[in-house]
Amino acid sequence: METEAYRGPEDLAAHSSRGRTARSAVMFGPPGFLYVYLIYGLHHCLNVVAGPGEKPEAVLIRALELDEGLDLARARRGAAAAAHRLASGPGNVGRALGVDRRHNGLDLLAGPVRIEPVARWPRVARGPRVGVGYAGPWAARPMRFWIADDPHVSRR
DNA sequence: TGGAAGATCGGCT
DNA sequence: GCCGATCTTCCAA
Repeated sequence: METEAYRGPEDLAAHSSRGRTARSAVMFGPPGFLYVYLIYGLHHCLNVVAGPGEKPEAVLIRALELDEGLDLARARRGAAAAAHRLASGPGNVGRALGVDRRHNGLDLLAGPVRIEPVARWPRVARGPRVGVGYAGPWAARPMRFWIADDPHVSRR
């Protein structure tokens, strides 16, 4: 429901902009793999490695609509979350899916996670990414995408 | 080897 | 709106 694009290595907001490190190594590989990192010592953020060939690009998943069997409501103890079955914010996405750094480098073509094209695209809105004020000219670029008119994306 | 900052979240004022 | 939690990562020295 909400994503952000990170277009390394030139994108100063991307972890891959400082070259290949132990953390960002998976982004320098082929697309279709998970890139998971720990932020603020607390939250696991989930990315899909994208980009052609060696280009270290990734898509951060910032919000999900949850399917049956994922009880985010219990985790958050919030009535709103229960009603919408929503994981809003990258940290909550990681928590809702039970993803942590052990899943870094997971092959999305091998399962159990699968990404499929949608039958019909909803209207998509775009704007600046969240929390990347340090990235100079890249901070203002409209590289955050969310389903338009849906009130459940992470705001700010 | 040390230290500062971080692609955040939720609770409290 | 502000603040604390919590610890990895990366760069400088």
